Amino acid sequence: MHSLPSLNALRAFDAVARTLSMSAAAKQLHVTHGAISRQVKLLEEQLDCRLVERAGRGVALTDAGLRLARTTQEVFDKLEQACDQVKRSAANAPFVLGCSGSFLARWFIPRLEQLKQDCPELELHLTAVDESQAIRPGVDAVLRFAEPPWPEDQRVIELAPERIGPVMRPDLFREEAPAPDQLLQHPLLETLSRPQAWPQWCRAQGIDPSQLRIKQSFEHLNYMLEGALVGLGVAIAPEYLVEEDLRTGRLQAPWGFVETPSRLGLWLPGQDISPAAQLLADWLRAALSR
Amino acid sequence: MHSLPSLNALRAFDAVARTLSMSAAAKQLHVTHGAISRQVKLLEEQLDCRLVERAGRGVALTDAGLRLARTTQEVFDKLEQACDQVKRSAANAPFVLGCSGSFLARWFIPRLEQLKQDCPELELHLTAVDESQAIRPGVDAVLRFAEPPWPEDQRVIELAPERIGPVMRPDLFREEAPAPDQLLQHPLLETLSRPQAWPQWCRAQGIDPSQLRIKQSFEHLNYMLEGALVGLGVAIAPEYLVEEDLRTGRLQAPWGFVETPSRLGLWLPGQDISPAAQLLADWLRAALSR
DNA sequence: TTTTATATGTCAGTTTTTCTCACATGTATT
DNA sequence: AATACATGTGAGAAAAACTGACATATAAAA
Repeated sequence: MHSLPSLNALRAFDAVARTLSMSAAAKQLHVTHGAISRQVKLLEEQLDCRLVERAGRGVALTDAGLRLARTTQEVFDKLEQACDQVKRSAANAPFVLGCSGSFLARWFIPRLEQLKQDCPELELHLTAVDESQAIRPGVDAVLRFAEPPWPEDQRVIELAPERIGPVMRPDLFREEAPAPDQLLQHPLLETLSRPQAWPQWCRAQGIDPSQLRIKQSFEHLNYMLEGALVGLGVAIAPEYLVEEDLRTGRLQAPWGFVETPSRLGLWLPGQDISPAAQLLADWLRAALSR
Repeated sequence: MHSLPSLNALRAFDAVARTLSMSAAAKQLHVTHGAISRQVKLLEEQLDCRLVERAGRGVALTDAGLRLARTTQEVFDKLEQACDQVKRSAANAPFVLGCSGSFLARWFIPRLEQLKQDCPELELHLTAVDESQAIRPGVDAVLRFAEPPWPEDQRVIELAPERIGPVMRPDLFREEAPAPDQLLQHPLLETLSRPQAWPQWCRAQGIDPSQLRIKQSFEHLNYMLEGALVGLGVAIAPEYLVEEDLRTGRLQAPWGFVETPSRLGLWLPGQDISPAAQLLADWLRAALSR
């Protein structure tokens, strides 16, 4: 037989669990701390079990509270996501796509005009999101590189394999086809978010990764590429992000690119593919393979 | 900024989505149909979007409703599960373990005495559940055979690999080590739930699966084994389920058993492993490897 | 077609829940 | 000890949800 405790009480508890503070939870839910205190107590009575207890000036979760909180947080996040989605799609709101700042700047922005031409009916908003960040409410989809398997509770539309390779200023190597191990004599640049990039590439080329000497690590891919552009050394980057620089001759990639297990994918919050998401995915696939 | 619609309205909508009927939903939630109708309407206003529409005598979900319902159902199921868990563990309720009827009858029941001796403090209730069925509220864990990968939102404690092999009455083959292909001349028994069992075993033995001729299919493993016991033919069964019959000499397994990709696992509803679950898992692992 | 049974939609009034505000109490910092 | 900050609790007010009655819509039976 069905029997859930008061949902509002669960919501109050959830906010308390997130903030570990009744007053902070109260502020979040736009009520007074008294209301929260009462709701939590109510929930404890309904579950016949203490969930939070005072700990100094704030509160702490009990064992049972901790277990329950794991579920409530996941659950309320999903609910919020889903409601937001419904509300925004009903209001014919623009489709909000999140992607990393570097991808945004180096791949997407240069192709926005083309997108507008190809899909004039698609109202797209772009926003930079943290590389590994989950989909937030307010964002309809996220474009990111990652390795399968994909999480089961999200839909991931695979768009293209990731290909990485060393890139540098054209004046660094003058020859047509320099030997790969000439790299070792040059300063190498990497990003902190992908420490595996250089070793991965080396293994694909048959070079011992332990010979690598990294000269400098950058916080973001963008900074690393700027470094390569001013001649700091040799960067390792995904092909898509340097296409423009290669085309215009500002960078060269003498050894080409090798495929990695990573895939560029369009991550959707739920299982459903909205028409806008499908349209965008189709266009992205086409644009990426050009 | 956070903003969820009324949770009670969501709950009402969820019940409507499940039953596709306002009155049925009303009955489930112990309120009148008017209350449900109002709540759904309220939700539609808050999301600014129609979710259900009249369809003849009942109601049907709109596109948006369908999408939302997927989330609400998952979410409320999880919530109920979690609350149930907390409530029962607080009440020091017995640990309820579900497993298939055949495993229950042929493996677990014969070892209950042993379990009671080994873990006297573990209050265990057993209940037969459908092979592929999800964990219901009221059940703390389920014991089942399945192939990895495991779902991300559940904890699965792997206990042992599945090993299957042909079993039959001892009077069917008198020799010590009959050749495997002698099987083909005997009537073969299978279960509908594991049509892959015979082909799997054959491939492991180097026999062409297409030569197999299945004589009879049974609804449940138990029935098939009963069939083998009365001499209907050769059954293919997991080792654990026939251990007792082999020990007592009622069945023989001349070719032994081969490992399959399946694993016997203890499936828990959430991420957490309760003390009782850990105790049970440890005992199971030990008992299975005896 | 008319009738009947079954559903949903809506309203006014009532019940229940939840909230606020005020004050009490508990805990760390000064 | 005094102060600042946080939680606990009460009575009354505000908000939300529910009921019961009636209106309306649909499908099947007469």
